[in-house]
Amino acid sequence: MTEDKNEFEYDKTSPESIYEHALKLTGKTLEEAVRLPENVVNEKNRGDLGSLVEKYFFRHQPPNTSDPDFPEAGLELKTTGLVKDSKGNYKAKERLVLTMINYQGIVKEDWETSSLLKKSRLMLILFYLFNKSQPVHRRRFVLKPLLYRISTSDLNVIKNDWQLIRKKVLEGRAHELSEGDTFYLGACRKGSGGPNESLQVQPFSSEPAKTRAFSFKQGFVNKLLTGHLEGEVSLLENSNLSLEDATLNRFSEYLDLSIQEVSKRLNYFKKNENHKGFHRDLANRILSNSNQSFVELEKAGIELKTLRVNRNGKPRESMSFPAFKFMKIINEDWEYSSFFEKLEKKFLFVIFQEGSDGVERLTKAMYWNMPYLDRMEAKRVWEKTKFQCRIDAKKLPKISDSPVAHVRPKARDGNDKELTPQGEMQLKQCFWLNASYIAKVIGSL
DNA sequence: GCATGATCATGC
DNA sequence: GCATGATCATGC
Repeated sequence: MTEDKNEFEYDKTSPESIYEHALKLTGKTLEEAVRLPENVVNEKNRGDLGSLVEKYFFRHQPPNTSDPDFPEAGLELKTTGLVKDSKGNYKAKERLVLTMINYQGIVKEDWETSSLLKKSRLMLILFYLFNKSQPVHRRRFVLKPLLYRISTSDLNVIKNDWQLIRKKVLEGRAHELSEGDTFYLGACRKGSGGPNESLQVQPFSSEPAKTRAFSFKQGFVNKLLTGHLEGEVSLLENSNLSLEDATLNRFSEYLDLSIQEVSKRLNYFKKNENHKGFHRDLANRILSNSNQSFVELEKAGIELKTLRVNRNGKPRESMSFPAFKFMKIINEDWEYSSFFEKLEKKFLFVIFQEGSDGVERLTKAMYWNMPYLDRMEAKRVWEKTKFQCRIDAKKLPKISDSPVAHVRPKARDGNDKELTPQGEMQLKQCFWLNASYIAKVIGSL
């Protein structure tokens, strides 16, 4: 913990110099890298590591404006938490919040001069290992910092996302914003929820809107991380196509081909008669020519779903989601539930339909995200489920109880059970989107 | 034909 | 071993 004067000298106008300085944090905690005042050391600081790093490691006071933290270098400093997955690999703990969305301001901006672009064009991202029980100054910067300039292809996606968010505000629909609206750039909730929820006025509607911030979605941060760790290869790197066009284009070559023809073209065949993931495997292979999902889809947190549709236009099955735990859901809030998280995502539906000749063909690939009112209906079903779990977990919402969603078993076998609040073991259950609802969504009826 | 209950196949 | 996406089986 030496405090050599020279050690803290760097050029605030030069991104490279700031980066070089940040390198000295690698492998250390803030507490190990600089001498912190007693009051900071003793605090159980759970809050803002970024501010502490700026103040004590960079000895820098960021401007209190919409400019980036280092205005002359045009560089924004970010710290973000990592956790380890089951295999011990690092992944982003959460989305990376960039800057608040100013509903009054954004409608007057255009992309090129937007405060978001000004702030996030060039970023220095410091990754630390998250540990709930440690105060932030004892969390370790386990990787080298990432000096990140948004690539052209990513920039196109982000620009489209930004414009979509702006458009909603222009339409007086800021209260309907959802993270699922967009691919890389999310409009995430910010500030308190619940009864003291923080709300904002919006310019083109009297409806109060939730306070939101621009953020890089978790999936996108993960891909930055992966790229940082091993060097990324992107299919969009030299393309101006939007993400949607790029993925849909891949499907266009296969549209109206029979399953057998698709299978033959991909040189990938059904493993056996009961190969349940076959359609999904085909879709993944169309996207990537391997069984890895298309890198941009992961970045955007897109939910790939394959649908098989009867000759009369009805999906053969309702759409299942991960199982929930009876004991957990009774204490959860809708906006923190996994069903909510899923429904906020953008979906890519890959649709196989049986023709009047009895042949199943790949007929359509489409993006979708769930409309606001339908999400409210899903919320109702979820709340009902939570309520029922508390009093009688045997009586959960059926398909006839809602046009949108229902609850049904989802288990490995008859022994795959979970404890209910009534003290009984009951077959695991999950939420489903009704087949009839999906039919409407994909316009097959 | 559909609701409901139950389970399968795969990949990690 | 288990979560996940997907499908099967039955009965009305």
